[in-house]
Parts: sequence; C-alpha cells; structure tokens
Amino acid sequence: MSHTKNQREDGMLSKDQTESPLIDDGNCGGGAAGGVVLKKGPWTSAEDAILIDYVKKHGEGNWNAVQKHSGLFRCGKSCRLRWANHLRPNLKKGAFTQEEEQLIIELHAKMGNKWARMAAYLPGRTDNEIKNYWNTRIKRRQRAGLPLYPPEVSLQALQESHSTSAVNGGGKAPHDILQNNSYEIPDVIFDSLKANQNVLPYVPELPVMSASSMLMKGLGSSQYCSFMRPTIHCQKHLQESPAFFPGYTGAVKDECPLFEQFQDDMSDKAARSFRWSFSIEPDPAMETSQSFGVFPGSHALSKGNFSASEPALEAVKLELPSLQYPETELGNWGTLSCPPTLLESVDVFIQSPPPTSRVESDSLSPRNSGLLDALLHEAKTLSSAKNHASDKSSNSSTPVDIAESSNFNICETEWENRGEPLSPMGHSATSLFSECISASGSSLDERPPAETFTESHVKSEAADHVLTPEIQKEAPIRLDGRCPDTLLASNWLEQGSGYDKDQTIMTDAIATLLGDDLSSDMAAGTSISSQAWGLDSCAWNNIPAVCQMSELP
DNA sequence: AATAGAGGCAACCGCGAGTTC
DNA sequence: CGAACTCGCGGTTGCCTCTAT
Repeated sequence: MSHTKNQREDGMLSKDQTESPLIDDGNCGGGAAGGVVLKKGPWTSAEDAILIDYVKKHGEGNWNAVQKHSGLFRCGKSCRLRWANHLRPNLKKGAFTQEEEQLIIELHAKMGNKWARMAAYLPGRTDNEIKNYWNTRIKRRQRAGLPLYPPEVSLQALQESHSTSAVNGGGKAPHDILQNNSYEIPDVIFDSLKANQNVLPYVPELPVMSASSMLMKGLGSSQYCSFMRPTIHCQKHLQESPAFFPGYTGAVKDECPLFEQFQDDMSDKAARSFRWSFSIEPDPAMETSQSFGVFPGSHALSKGNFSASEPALEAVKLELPSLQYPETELGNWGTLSCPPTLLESVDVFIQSPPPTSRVESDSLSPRNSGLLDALLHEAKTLSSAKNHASDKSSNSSTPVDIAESSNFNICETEWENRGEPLSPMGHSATSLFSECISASGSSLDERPPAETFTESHVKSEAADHVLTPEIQKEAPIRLDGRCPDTLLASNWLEQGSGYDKDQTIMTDAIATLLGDDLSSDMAAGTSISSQAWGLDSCAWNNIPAVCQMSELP
C-alpha cells in the first residue's frame, strides 16, 4: 500500500505522515530501513490485514522484521503497537465496565503508572487503553475537583501496603528506602481485586516499601495529591487503623454503593471550598496544581501526568528525592514544632524529613498555598508529637485520654461535637486524622509488635473506636484556634457549626454537587468540606502518587 | 442549523530499562 | 562488556465526536 492509498482510505492522515516519513531504525525515530520510507498515522484496514496475516504466520515479536517480510511500510514499533492495541485477538472493545474501572483504580493505586502490568489484570485491555482511560479519568476528576481514588482504594492500598511492609520490611530504615530509591509500592493485593480475579495473572515482585515511604512518595506526588498535605498523614494513620474503616476494602462500594459517590461529591465540595479558601493570591499559572494541592516543588510533578502544569520552580530543579519534602515544605515546616528527635519514628520521619533532606527555601512559593504546606506539616508534627507522647504515656491510654490530649478528635464516640467545624486550614483533616489514628489503629493488632511503629502502639490503644464510612462523613471537627490559618478560614468554619444541620446541609450540598457556586458551597458545604477533607482528600494523595515516585532515579 | 470549544481516542515520539547476542 | 533489539512508559499530537451556544 502506498501513502496515497492510505490517505484515500483513511481520509485523514497526520500532517507529518507524508511530509515526515519515518525511516525505520528499529525505533521509529528516524534512520532508514533499506531506504524505505515508512508510513505514520492511522492504520488502514489493508495494513491491519497485512499485519494480522504476518503475525499469524510468524507470531508476535521481532516486529522490526515485519516491515521487511510483510511489505508493510511501518516501523516495528508501530506494528507492535497496532497489534497490541488493536489487532491482537481477544481484545475487548468499548468502554470499560464498572468492574474494569474499579480494577484499574485499584491497580493503579497499587502499581502506579504501570500500564502494562495493569493490563495483565485486565484481559482484553491494552496498556495504552488503560493509560488513556486513566489520563482521561485524571482530567475528569481534576476538573470536577474529585479525588482521583475512592477513599476505600486509597485506604486499602495504604493499609495493605503497610501490612506488607510491616511484615516484610518493617525493619527497614526509612533512610534505606530513601537511599535505595526503592520507590516501588509493595505488593498489594486488593481484596476486591482478589475477588474479581481469584487468580492474578501477575503479581509483581516489588521491593518492599514501608507505608511511610509510600506516604512520602505520596507527598511528592502531584497528580494524586489533591489536598495531599493534610491527608497524607491521615492516610497513614488510616492505613494503620483498619478498624477506622471496618470492612473498608476495595469492595466497600458493594457494601455501600453510595459511599464512593458521596466521597466524590464531598471531595468535590471540599476541593471547591478548599480551592476557594486558598485562592488568596491566585496564580493562573498554577491554578491547577494549586487547586489540587500539588506541590510546586514536587518532583513527581514532572513525572506525573500533569506535564502541562509542571511548575517552573526552583524546587523542581533541585531534583529532590521523592521522599524529600520540597523546599517549600521543609523550610517552613521546620519552624513548626517538630523536634528532630522524633525521627526515631518512621512516622515522624515522614512528617519531618531529616535535615539533610531539607533544602534551602526562601519561602513558600507564592503559587503554593503555603498554608497548606505549613498546615499539613504542623498537623503531622503535632500528631507525631502526640503519638510519641501517647506512646510514652501508656498503652492503656483510653481513647478519651487521647482525645483529651488532642486538639482534635473526630474519633470520639461522643458525637455531640459534630457541631465543631473542621478547617482544612485549621488543623484540618490532618490533625483530625492524626487524632483519629491515635484513637484507632486496630490494624496494628495484625502486625507483629516488633514490626510495629512506635506510634502504632498508641494507635492500637483505641482499637474499639471504629469509624465507619458513615461516621467519616460525620466526623466532627474541632477548630484549633492556635493555628493562624484557622482564622483565615474562620468565616468558612463558622458556617459549619451545628452538625445536626449538617445532615440537611450535606444533602443540599450533594444536591448542588459539582455546582460552581462557591458561595453556595461555603454556605452549604461547610461540614461537607470538612469531612471531605478528612476523607476524599485522602484519596488524592495517595499511593499512586507514591508509585509515581518510583520513577525517580 | 452552524459553529466553537471541550473531551476522547489513536497514534506517535523520545527515552530508559531489560534482554539478547 | 557493549551493541542491538525489544519493550514499556510518559508525554504529546492530531483528528473525531460531542456539547453548548
């Protein structure tokens, strides 16, 4: 077939299809295959037939030989892609089913952008298809301000990964992880995944990575880190506190169909509210990343899927290790009460990177909310300090004790505190969850004590404080007036008083979900936002981000 | 109904990693 | 050990389709 024929047949060819003929060098990047000009652009049915015939005769592989032996004017790479993505047998066509979507989400949470691996779990689906789906999903979620991952997925991933790390790598020092750059996510098999496919075709052998390191990765993630700062900690704690969300597995949706949507909705609200709250000095150039809590200096940002939003910040040039906080974080967070001594805890390690990992920072990037960074860090620090304090105190500490020692405690069984608003900017979900962690964390019971983080002991103290998804929604929040940023959102917070009304408010908020009326959101979504902060936000930070970090050198 | 814009998808490119020779 | 080859991935491009105006 000739270019002319192809053009006629397709009726469309990329502009460079004829103007920039490919010369096969084995990589479709130039060069010549015997001086043959190779075609680019859409494949024609004739070409497909040729390729199919060739593969039938010679089998897959050795794609560069296709052009030589079949008469196709396509480079081997193009042939491989065409075959793999469109011609090979048993390919599924059409939109992803709900089950597939769920699986992809879970797989991505587990593997990150390992499309080929993910495709292995999705018979008939291609890596490119999955990638496109995911990228599309990212865009959609981003637009809608929704968390990339349903909370259950995030939590499940964290929980299981943590369990794995506890068993396999509990003794591995965070520094080792850092230095080895073993940023792969531990092998996590989601329950739902297992349910969907009793026999996984492929279980990657991934380097063991502690949940902490994962979280660190998450911190550096961009595409998934909506509200990451405040939630990273939450996730960690949540992960360490399976009891926090009993039955909170990948199959949670089955049990609570509305939960995910609710989460999404809430997160949307939260995202909007949060975006609004932090749009003090909006920077159009950073709108996207900012809105999603992207770390301007995040290394992952350049490695993530937000290429278009890659920040041109010095931090990026610093090539910070994935587990390091961007300068914007460290420099400012360092001012918070986070004694270096806390590094003894992995958790602390996450919350407070070692000095060596800190980078000089002039200040918070104007594009960065700054407050978000500071808040998260503060929350982490506080949480960490509390955890340590609790750890030192007694293992018999009751949840109440913990609660009393905390500024926040959404895990209180007493729900009269519902009325207390939570500020994403105040101690926010981070602290909120930090406290929760302190009051939960039964997961620790499943871990060998010796492999349990210090704080884990503390968390296990209140294993009986189970926070169901439903409770999550209603997680009461306390406003920590100590935090300056709390004041920043005071107005917003003030609207959240009276949780009883929140039910109605929430309903209204849901009804107006995705609405652009921020004012309305502020008025009706206070509690929702708060709650979303503590939940959906988690979804954004997530592991996948972590996975992204695995791409780092 | 026409048009512009947004979104989705297929395909490509460049690069890096892994494998083979 | 190094080159060649293959594969996978992130990012991008361009076209088609859909939707809002």
